[in-house]
Amino acid sequence: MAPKKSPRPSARDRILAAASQLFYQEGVQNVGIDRIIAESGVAKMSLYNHFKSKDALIAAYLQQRDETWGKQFQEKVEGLATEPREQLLVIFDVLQDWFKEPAFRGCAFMNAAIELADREHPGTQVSLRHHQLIYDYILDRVRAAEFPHPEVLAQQLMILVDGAIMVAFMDQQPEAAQRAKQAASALIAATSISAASISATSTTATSTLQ
Amino acid sequence: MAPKKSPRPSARDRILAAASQLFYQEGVQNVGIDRIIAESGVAKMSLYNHFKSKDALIAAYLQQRDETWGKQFQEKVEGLATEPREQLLVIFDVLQDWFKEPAFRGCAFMNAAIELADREHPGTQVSLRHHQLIYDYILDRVRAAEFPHPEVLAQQLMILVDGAIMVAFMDQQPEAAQRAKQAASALIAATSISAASISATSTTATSTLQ
DNA sequence: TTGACAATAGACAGATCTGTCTATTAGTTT
DNA sequence: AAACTAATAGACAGATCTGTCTATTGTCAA
Repeated sequence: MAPKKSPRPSARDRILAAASQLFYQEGVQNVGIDRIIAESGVAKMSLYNHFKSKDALIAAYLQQRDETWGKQFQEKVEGLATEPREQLLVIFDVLQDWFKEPAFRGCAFMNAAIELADREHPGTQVSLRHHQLIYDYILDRVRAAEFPHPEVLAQQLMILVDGAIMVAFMDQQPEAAQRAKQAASALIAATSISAASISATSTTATSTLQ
Repeated sequence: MAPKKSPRPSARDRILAAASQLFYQEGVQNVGIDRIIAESGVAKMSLYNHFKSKDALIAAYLQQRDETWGKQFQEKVEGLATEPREQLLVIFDVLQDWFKEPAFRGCAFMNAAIELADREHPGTQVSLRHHQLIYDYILDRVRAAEFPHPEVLAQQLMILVDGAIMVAFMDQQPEAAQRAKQAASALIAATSISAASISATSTTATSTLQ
């Protein structure tokens, strides 16, 4: 389907490439169709022949990013560690590499969900699904590592991932990844040692304080 | 300065109230000036007499929210706990109450920073400063509780706060606050027991895996 | 009462944005 | 060569948005 020898990518691919660049860098609401056709060197009608509206293009951009970004992320993690327990930790090393990129501007999916401000928007739907997929990926590894209460630990790690992204973005602090990794390490250690007692303690503290 | 007995707030206050509502609920870029003047029942010229541009209004909205929201948050935390160590934990209880509000739509400051996509925008500047203030608040308490490596723990707690907000928003899951609280509890416990060894362990793991 | 000032309604200009239409050109297949 | 398809440039309509201008009304103090 994709052209193999053509020196120039298809119109559709060029549109998606330009949209991906601009939408991520400046936000889906801050980039107009005209910018995208100028950047991709494509006629406006070509864009509207491939995507029926800007909203559809936004959804396609996120869909494509979900696939390529998710696959790359997974490959990097699995290239750094084989054991599920280690994989959960190297996630944060992969994150840090990402945070260090000059073009890093937070999570494209969170950004889109916030910008679109409409849970029914197709772009938001893709973003929410992506968020779930990341959670599933973490949960799979927590289960494989046979930690007790896998959902609890997976949710905590998910919070660390999202939090690291936001801190790295807001404070321009790639080291947030290492802070999150240390925290993840401590959580995993605490869970391994005595999940029941830790959980009980914090639950008690919770109800007491609330 | 603010009218005390007048049944109707001043034009400026009504503008800020309407802007606050709409900007937070739908995003600063998705709400036009016309919506705000309609909602506040104010003439367009009144708005531009009080704020020299929409960007200035956005900055004022965030500035005002920084003050009122920050103060309320602080009061709630301090109403629930007096000891710094406890205060660090009840932060997450206060967060959960917030997450449960039907109008909850994430952090107004992160949202604005993402939407504006320009670190030089006055609204972004207010947002970044707000983020720093929250960090300082946490750091103060970590220091007061005399934990070792206060910056490390404070950054980790900050990551948990931001992460809880994003997970609560994306997955519409107010319970993220309790997951984060449990994690905070475990981190604090780990730090108290043996900060040096934990830190050394995770650092070793890090360099090994990287 | 009069004068100063603030607020009002609404028209308006100018910019920008999405999406459509048209007429033309290039490339591929039969 | 002919026919079909895909892409092009760019004008255009229609909507929306920010910010300005004007002419009028209300309010309060001197």
